[in-house]
Parts: sequence; C-alpha cells; structure tokens
Amino acid sequence: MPRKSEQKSKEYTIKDVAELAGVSTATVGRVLGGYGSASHEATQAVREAANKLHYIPNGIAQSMKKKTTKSVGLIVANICNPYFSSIARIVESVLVKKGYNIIICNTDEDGDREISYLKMLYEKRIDGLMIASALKESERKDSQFNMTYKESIPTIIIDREISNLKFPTVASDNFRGAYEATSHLIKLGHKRIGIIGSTISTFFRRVEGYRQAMLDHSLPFDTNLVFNKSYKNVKPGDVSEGIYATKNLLKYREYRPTAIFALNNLLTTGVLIAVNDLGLKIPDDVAVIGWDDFDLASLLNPPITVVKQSTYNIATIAISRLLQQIENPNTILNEEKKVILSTELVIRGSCGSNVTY
Amino acid sequence: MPRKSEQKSKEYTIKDVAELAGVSTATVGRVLGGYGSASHEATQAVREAANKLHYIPNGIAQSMKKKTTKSVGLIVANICNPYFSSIARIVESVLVKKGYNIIICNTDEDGDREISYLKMLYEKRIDGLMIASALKESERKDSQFNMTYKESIPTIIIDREISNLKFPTVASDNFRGAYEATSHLIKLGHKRIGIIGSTISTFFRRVEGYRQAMLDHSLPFDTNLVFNKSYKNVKPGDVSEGIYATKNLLKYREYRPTAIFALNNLLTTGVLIAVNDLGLKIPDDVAVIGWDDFDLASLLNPPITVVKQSTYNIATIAISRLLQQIENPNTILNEEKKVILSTELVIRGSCGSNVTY
DNA sequence: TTGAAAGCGCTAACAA
DNA sequence: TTGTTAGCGCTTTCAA
Repeated sequence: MPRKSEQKSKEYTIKDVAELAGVSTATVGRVLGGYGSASHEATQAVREAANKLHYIPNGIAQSMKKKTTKSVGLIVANICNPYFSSIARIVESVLVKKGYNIIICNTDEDGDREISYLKMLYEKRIDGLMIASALKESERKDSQFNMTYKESIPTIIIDREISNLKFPTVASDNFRGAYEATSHLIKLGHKRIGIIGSTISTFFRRVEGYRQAMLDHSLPFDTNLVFNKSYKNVKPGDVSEGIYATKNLLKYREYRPTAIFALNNLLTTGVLIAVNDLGLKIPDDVAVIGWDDFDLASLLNPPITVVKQSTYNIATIAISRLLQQIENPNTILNEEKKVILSTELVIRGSCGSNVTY
Repeated sequence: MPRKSEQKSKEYTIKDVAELAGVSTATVGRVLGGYGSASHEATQAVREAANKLHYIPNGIAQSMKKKTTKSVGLIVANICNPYFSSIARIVESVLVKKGYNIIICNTDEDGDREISYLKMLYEKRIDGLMIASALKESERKDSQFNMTYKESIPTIIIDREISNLKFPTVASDNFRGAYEATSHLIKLGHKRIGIIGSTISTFFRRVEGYRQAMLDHSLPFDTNLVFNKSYKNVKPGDVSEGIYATKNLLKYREYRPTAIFALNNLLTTGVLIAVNDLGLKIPDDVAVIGWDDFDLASLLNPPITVVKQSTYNIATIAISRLLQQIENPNTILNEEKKVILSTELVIRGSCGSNVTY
C-alpha cells in the first residue's frame, strides 16, 4: 500500500520552503513572518517556493515560540439562547479582525462543567477568557475559586456581580431591572408574582430586586413563587424547562400567581407555550414579563413586555476591555473594575393595562 | 519594579514538577499522561508536586509532539440564527465528551470571509472541520477550490449539495422541501409567490424546487419574485434583511405576491415584522411560509407554516461521521458520501385554508 | 542581509 | 521501572 502514503499530502515545513527557495529557514521566517529584513531576491524566491508548496505555517509551532495562541475562550450557559449567541457574534466579529479566534463552551450553568472547560482552555493556553456563565456564588468556595481561575490570564466576566472577584466585570443592573419589572406588575395590581430563573446564575441579584420590590410595596416574599430549581427530567437550556416551571407554578388554581416573570428568553418562550397549553389568556389570566428582548416579542398577541439589556454594549465593552488587557498586560483596570449597565423596561401588552380582582 | 515580575505567577513546566518530585521529566509525563508505567512511589510524588505547583500541562507543546490539537472548526453563516446555534450546541456537546473543543466562525455567507477563516483554521492545525456555510457554487472556481480546501484534513459539509465536492455531506432535501412548500401554496390558490433567500448559500437548490413546482403547475417562474441579493445598507444575518426584502417585494400593489416563502428563521422574522409594519394581514393579504421551525411559530397569530429540517439528525450524523474520520483516518466514507434528510412541511395557519380571487 | 543554532514544553524511542 | 535524549516547526539571538 505505498499508494496510501503517497496520497497523504505531506505537511510542508519552513524547511521545505527554505530548501526550495535556496535560503535558510531564518530567511523564510523573516519573509513570511514579516519581521527583520530580507533582500528583494530572497523575498521573491521564498514567496514563490511557499506558493508552489501551498505552504501553510504551523500555528502550533508559532504559539510555542511566541507564547501566544491568538485564541480566546468564551464560556456561556447555552449558545442557543439568543442573548449568548448575540454576545458570541459581536465578540467574534471584533476578535477576528485582530486575528483571534474564539472557542465556545456551553456550561448549561453547571459549575462542574465550567471547571472542566476552564481546565481545557488553560491547557490550550488561550490568550484571554470571557465568562458569561460563572460559578454560582453558592458553589464558589473561595479556596476552590482561587484554584480554578487563573489570575495570570486576562479574563473578563459578563453579567455576574461577584463581590470578591479579582476580574473586571461588565453586567446589567440585575437588581434594578428586576425591581422595575416587579414594581410595574405590582402597580398593575398584581400581588402574587411568580419568578422563574431555573438554574441561571444571575438569578440571585434579580430575585433580590424582585424581593425588594415586593417588600417595598408591603407584599410578602413567598418562596413558593420563586422557581429556581433544575429537574432531572428536564434538559436545562431548553424550552421544556420554562414549560415545566410554569405548569408547576400554575398548578394550584387558588394560590397561583397572576403574573410570571421569566428570567431569560428560553424561559419566556417556555412560559408562553405553557400558558397556551393550559388554555389561559395573557394578560387576563396571567401576565408575563420576560428578561431580554427578542425580535418576535412585539409580534406576539399580546406583545410581550420585557426587561431589555443592552446586549450590544455589554459585548462591546467586554471585548474591548479584554483586548486591552491582552495587548497591554500592564494595564490595570482597577479604577473601573465593574461596569454596570442599566436595563430598560419595554412595556408592551403582556401585563395588561389594569387588573381587577 | 521587581514586584511586578514576582506577581506574575510563573508558568510551571513538566521540568519543575520533575525537580520537585525528584524524578525525570519522562516519569512525570508517564504519570500525568497516563501512558507507560511508573512505580507507586513515583506516581505519588509526581501527583503531589503537580498539585503543589498547580501545574497545568501545556497543550500547545503536546500538540506539537502529538500532531493533534483536539480542536475542530465550525464554520457557520451566523451563530445568531437558531438553526446554526442548534447545530453548534449539539456538535459541541458531543465533541466535549471526547475532549475536543470547537472554534466558531461566522461568515455571513461571504466567500472571502470563509477563505480567510479556512486559512486561520488550517494554521491552527485543527483536527477536523465542519462547514455549514460553504462557498456558493457561483463563487467556486474549481481551481481555486482545490487550493482553499485541504483534503488532507477530515472535513464534513452540512447543508450544501455541491456536486464535485470531495468531502462527505449531510444535508436536507432542499429541492424537495421547497417543492412541497411551493406546491402547498399553489394548491391554496396562490399564483404569485415571492421567495426570499438573500445571500444564503443553499438558496439555489431551494429555488430550483420552487421553480419546478411553479412549472409543474403551469405557473410562470418570475425572477422578479426571487429575492436573493444582498444590499449594502443592510447587514446580512440580521432581521433587517428580511424586512427590506419583504418591503421590496410588496412595494407594487398590483403585482405583488400573495405569498412569501422565507428561506431561514431570521428572514421569516423579518417578513413577519415587515408585513406587520405594512399593516397587512396574514394570511388574507399575504401568506407566509418559513424555512426552519422555531419555538414561537405555533404561538404567533396566525401560527406560522414552516418547512422543518431535522436539525438534530443533521448535526448528530455530521459530527459522528466527522469523528469517525478523525479517529480513523483510513475509513473511506465513499459509499455513502452524501446523506440527504427529508424535510417536513408543518402546516399551521399562515397560509390560510383557501384563497379566493 | 544572511545563516547557524538554541530552545519553547512536551512525548516517546531507546537504553539502562 | 526509570532516565537520557532527540526531535516536533518555528522564532530569534548572535555572528558573520
């Protein structure tokens, strides 16, 4: 079977190019790498040889020497969530212009998964890391924390407000956003408001906002209305999660909430499907507010009221700060370590304009 | 400023671990790499040392030796399109179990972008490549083609039915899917049917299906109804594209189509927004069929009829075949090089049940 | 302007 | 069971 090995086109190296061009490997490197200087003649010969062999430089070997891989990791909960895919898209488009590429990791908000991704990415020697789905505070023992995250590599956290974190952060004002949404519902007459966060890790700040709004309006904070568990029979990061949660929340007719606040797009969709399945009407039987705007929100009947994050700004600020750290490791971003962006309550029809009892 | 350099935690190497453990680097490799054999004592010492130093193996150096990077590239048009994000998600979840990670590239269906991504990925020495957004046939001169794609690396094409392609393919039956959708509209009485494909590269086969359906029903194939251009003022991969196309198609009252067939999710959303903006009613003023199902399709008013692809199957088959090629390079997948999956027409309300003139 | 050669951190063949 | 050592393909210092 000599055929086999002949078929397999050899990977040409800088050495092959050097030989063919009749120069040294150093010269090839200078020409192709664009550093140092080479005579016009040499330059020509090298280019020609490289073309002839369809030479593709070995980026691994380059990384080895230069100690930079031109790749950054992006850890998200689930790329199917429009919020994360938008972030990924924006981030990737600015990165690619600078020659970086992006490695995507989906954690489903699972701490163990995050840790193993981290390990993988650190082994890959990524130049930078963006985490949009960090360990939940509950899972994060400080000792463990310091062992899993490497401070020596440029890192930025999106959408997590973790106090003792050494990394810069850019996030929405989760507390305020939830506070406003909840207050809106309360003003409309709602007293029992369900909140569905499933396992999402920004859950806590948002629930705090919800809780504060309830308390400020002399309404009880009832943990039965707070849905933040994950269930074995339900895939996280799937609409079924929201459906399941909603059906649970609406199970008991007399105690059931008159409004539901869903903490991400996928959950919102799940809520809408469940409410529809149950034959209930929005907003008369149950009002709905979603977190994150989506293209079809205004086309639904009724249009869905949402807390809108400035996804574009979040992504843009995050990536520019990350690149700054990568390109200039001495920059200390201490002063403005944490950037918090305000959210906007987009009022559409899904909460009704008044509620009577 | 010696402070600075002290701060920066040194990257420990296998050599440091070896020293601390009092063994050779080879032994460290054997213990940590899990190959060869080492005494219990040595194993203990090495593990201890590695832990103490928080040693993280350098994957770059490993790749250098082993000639495998454990990463695969995924080229899509736009990760914000639910079709592509689902594919990415499924593919990533099977890859991660095998220790691979995934590098995502968004081309916006731009051939030049694809070529430069290809170059980047080949330099990175990816172990495998999955292309869900290949060069359009029109752009692909054979000579150029053979220079841009490397046959020596395992590659699989998703959703492209390119004839003389040397790579295995898994795709939906684009022709048949479009034929059925179009026929459905025709049976409902539509004679002027607009089709919006923008720049998407599977466009051609689908338009052929559309065309054939028209001809088979003795209806003219009018290129004015075929919208497949991209416009400077419109970002591809954004809802605005579909909005723009729809408004163009519906501009001239008397000649305007009574039905619109949108060739991906983002375009469908754009169509819905545009139709709504124009104050038209679906299905009475204009019927709509979308390509790709979506969670909210059945919740809209009216629910949207779609051509549903088996995304899960496409992704699963594609990645398993790719892994097969990666793990066993001698496997020739010739016999069943091309897998074509059938689509399903999911009839909901957006085409009405009858149309009168 | 050029080339020789060291070395990045690891694996693995070989010898002990 | 272990250690020595030769590379992997490149960049880059140092001399020429």
